[in-house]
Amino acid sequence: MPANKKNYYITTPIYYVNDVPHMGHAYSTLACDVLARFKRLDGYNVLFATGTDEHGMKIKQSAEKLGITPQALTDKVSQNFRDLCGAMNFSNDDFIRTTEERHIKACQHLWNVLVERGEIYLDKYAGWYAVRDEAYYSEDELRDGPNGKKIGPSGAEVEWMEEESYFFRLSAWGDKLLDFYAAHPDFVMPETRFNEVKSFVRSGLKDLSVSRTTFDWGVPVPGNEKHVMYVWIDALTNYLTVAGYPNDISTFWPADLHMMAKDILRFHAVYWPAFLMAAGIEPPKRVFAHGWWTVEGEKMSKSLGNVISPYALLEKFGVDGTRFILLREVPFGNDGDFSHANAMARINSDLANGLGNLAQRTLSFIYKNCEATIPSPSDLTENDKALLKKAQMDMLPAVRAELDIQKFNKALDAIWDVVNAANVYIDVEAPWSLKKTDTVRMNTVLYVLCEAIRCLAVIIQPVMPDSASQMLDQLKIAADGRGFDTLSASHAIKAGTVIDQPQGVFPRLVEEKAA
RNA sequence: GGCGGCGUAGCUCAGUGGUAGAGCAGAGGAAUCAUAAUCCUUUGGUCGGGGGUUCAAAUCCCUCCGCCGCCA
Repeated sequence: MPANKKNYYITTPIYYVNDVPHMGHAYSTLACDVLARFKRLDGYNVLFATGTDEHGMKIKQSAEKLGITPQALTDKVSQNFRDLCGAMNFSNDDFIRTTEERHIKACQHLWNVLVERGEIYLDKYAGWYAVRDEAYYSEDELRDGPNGKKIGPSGAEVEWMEEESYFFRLSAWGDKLLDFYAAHPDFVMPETRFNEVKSFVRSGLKDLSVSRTTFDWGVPVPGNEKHVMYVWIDALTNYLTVAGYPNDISTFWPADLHMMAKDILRFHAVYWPAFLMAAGIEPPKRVFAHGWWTVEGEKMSKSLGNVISPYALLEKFGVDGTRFILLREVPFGNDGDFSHANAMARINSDLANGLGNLAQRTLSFIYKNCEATIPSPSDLTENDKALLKKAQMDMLPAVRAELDIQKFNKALDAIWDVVNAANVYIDVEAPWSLKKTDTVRMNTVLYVLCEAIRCLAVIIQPVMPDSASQMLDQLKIAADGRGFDTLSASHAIKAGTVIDQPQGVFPRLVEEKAA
């Protein structure tokens, strides 16, 4: 790796393998993929990791029910998540599984460091436990049952349980966390989530149980094999494992961005930086908690039967269409509602009618009227220069600024400003009229349009890699000349380039007839 | 119960003291290169209700209603 290259490390959560991949998994990873692709094109050395969380009681029980080993189960289910990466065209550089040897080593090393520093101690975990729910409840959640026994909120009987457990001294880290938050005002985004995190920490932290003796499908605690690590240390440490821990991690650590849905924010924004600071490791630069999707105005749930599989979206909208609609409209961080009608409208309006038609009307005109050759420009008018400036100079900084704060919808707004400007330009300049009156001017207009389309195709690569590639192929742009460094006049498209008969890149979607 | 957020055009949202905005949808027109796509113009809002501060409030304060989040 060249020493002068900037590094960028971005992660998805590791997904629990007791589930099939759904739209939410695809969404988290997609957001990371777009950022990873953007940074690569923008000259960064990128490490983009995703993976699966494969330990725990539930996996063990599921495997028993199926009569297979936990390892066999996780091998199978983990593959579903790797398949999704292929189907969604994700460009992850690594796929971490918590059952891998490298991860077990990393966890045990981190554990030992925490023990040496006095941050982990052995004690008893005691509380009211409901066997049926596999959960502990606090005193004030309990009701008195009919036979004198206590009953948890779910109605399950609880009993007093004491279990030996290792604890992490989280209670000692509250003030240091608050200091860290104050010093890093962008550590958690969106801001409203950061407020929740701070408020949670301010309310006081209790030490955290970090081991279990009730099951053995996990990372063994070094020196006390009765215990396996409980979820937090095991799962979160994957981010260090991928960076090379316990070997030198300085290339990619601290991570630039941990991406996740809002339900697991606390673990990433409170426990994780506490573990890291306790171990003498710098916390990540940012954790981002995105929202959830509803469907046609309703929460996704198995009982409603409205859970959307990513594969259903891919079938209807294609890979790039799916990637586009998930990021185009909803402010990232907010919950979003997915509606079929809205998705159709967006794809047809922005992709088919907007960008797709712009490319098609331009290239088709050149193919028919200019002997399929991108014509040479003559003197540029103010109007020409204005469009070129937008596409070559202004667009990238605007998009970069938005993506640096994970505003995907705003970044796409900035790109579509240029799409719209190009459609205004073609109508104002009207090359089809110039064909009869001034072919020199017509050639200039067509050239300027080709260059604008080139810039647009280059910059949509992170969001719609295949479609962008098709457009760039049609413009005969070499595969190694598509980085963001080419967004400048010095890399402008070459006049004289002979093109093939153009094909529409974004076909218009037609509503299927009601079945 | 405590803390926080939201409520603006039919829909999705921007707008934090100075003449209410954008995109989509609707209406009218232009153009005919293109995937019946594009471009221009335009209809549409007592800015959740009420009260207050101010020369001036979507914006600041109080209160009520509704929705949501975090915590207990």
